Amino acid sequence: MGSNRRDDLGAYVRNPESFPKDVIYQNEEFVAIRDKFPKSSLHLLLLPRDRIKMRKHPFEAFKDAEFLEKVKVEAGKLQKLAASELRRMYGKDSAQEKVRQAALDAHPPPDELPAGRDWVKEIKCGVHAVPSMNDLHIHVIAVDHYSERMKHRKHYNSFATPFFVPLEDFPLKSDDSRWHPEREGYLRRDLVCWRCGRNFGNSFEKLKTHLWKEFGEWKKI
Amino acid sequence: MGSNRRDDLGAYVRNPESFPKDVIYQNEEFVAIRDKFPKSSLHLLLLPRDRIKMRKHPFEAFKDAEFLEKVKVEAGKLQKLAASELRRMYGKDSAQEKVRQAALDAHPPPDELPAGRDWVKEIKCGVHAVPSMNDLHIHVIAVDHYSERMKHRKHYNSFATPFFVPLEDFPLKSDDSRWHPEREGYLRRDLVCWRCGRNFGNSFEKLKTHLWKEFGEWKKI
DNA sequence: TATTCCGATAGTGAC
DNA sequence: GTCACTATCGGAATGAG
Ligand SMILES: Nc1ncnc2c1ncn2[C@@H]1O[C@H](COP(=O)(O)O)[C@@H](O)[C@H]1O
Ligand SMILES: Nc1ncnc2c1ncn2[C@@H]1O[C@H](COP(=O)(O)O)[C@@H](O)[C@H]1O
Ligand SMILES: [Zn+2]
Ligand SMILES: [Zn+2]
Repeated sequence: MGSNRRDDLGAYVRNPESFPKDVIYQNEEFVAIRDKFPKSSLHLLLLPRDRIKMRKHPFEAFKDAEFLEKVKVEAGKLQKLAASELRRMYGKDSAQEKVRQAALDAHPPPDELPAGRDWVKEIKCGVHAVPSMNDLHIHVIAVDHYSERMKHRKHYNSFATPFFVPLEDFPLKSDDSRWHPEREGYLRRDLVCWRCGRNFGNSFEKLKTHLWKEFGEWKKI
Repeated sequence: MGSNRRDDLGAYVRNPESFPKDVIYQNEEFVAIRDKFPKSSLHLLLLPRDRIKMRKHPFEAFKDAEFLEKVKVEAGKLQKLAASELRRMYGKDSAQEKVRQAALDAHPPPDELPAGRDWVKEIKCGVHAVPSMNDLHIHVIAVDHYSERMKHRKHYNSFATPFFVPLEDFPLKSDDSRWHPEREGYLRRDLVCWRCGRNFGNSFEKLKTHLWKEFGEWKKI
């Protein structure tokens, strides 16, 4: 009966104060944490605390429209928080941020302040069509996939194919092919760069090297 | 432009006396040797010595009916010789041979002596649809595929699929699919036990373990 | 052809 | 499609004078 790692996320929900380094915030309905094995340079998880819902498959849990709406709202908040963190991390490298900073530093500053980079766009929120961890969790993750912990094809394709289902796509229509992800073989697909579309076939290490280069350019936008 | 290993069989033909351990016999037209990397417990090669023919692809060389006939005759001789060797190797394990031996030892011996095992049936003669070694050679090989040198799928499938073309199938008809072996993907096929037909998919090591068991039973027939 | 190197793939066990 | 460990599988390069 197995207590194995697949149930480890439950501990954050039951006992968030035991993980001060990992828990970003908590409230009555959610706990937000840092993913322990991040698949991008920033990777957070939103964990609903409802005892019933948290043991359901996300597709099942999100059939409850009211619950789905609460999750979307909370994920939106966490996404903004994550965007702020991206700004702190990469703002100094970003061309768009430099333009804004230059305007701020100008004497006198211009009437219209450039907006700076929209980091929210660089973060995706969603679930895996077949989660491996048993407790309901929503990924809030930067698009870069620049991480040493991203170690194989399934790691990558679980975020880079329709296997990753964005929160905004819920509720799924009844004919959506993502209801039957195994048939679709999403995780077996060729490895394709999320940024330039280059196809790396089965060559994970080559993709990873390439993603390192893409990361260097992406943070500088 | 190369002198590489693919030409190594030529040395046996040009200079058979240099390989006394490997050469089984020689005459004006052929040299018979032991395969240096045997893919069965007994694996011989018949090498035609004709300077022109020996540099041709077997399908091309065998278009010459007279030559083909000579090869068939010589291969038949070598096959019988190999059968004798199999009898020496496994006769003591063979049930059919034991019956014959018991009859021989009886007092008085019966009028009809049991034939003993037909070892010729356990030896196949033929060529690979796409040989890797450049000098013409005909495999004379026991069916067992019990050998440490059989190390990967292509080794096995080159003898266990239509990639192996028995001598008796020549001349090939013009519509024979073996004229175009690449298209057929013979070497990529699932691994299937020659004896019981069990399918091992891509699991070469599991097949090999199984072949060890089959060998133990096969020699006892 | 064989050998070697490296990387991709597949199965397992985890309390 | 948890991670971590192992064994196996698979392609690519090599080679010679
Ligand atoms: N103990 C853990 N603490 C935090 N995150 C984890 C832990 N174990 C696994 N994860 C993450 O949980 C996520 C599960 O993803 P999935 O079940 O495929 O939707 C992965 O991103 C893992 O990196
Ligand atoms: N130097 C060698 N001496 C004897 N046999 C060899 C040598 N090199 C390779 N072989 C065998 O030659 C055969 C070539 O098979 P193929 O070219 O695929 O028909 C294989 O069975 C090898 O084991
Ligand atoms: Zn790219
Ligand atoms: Zn079998």
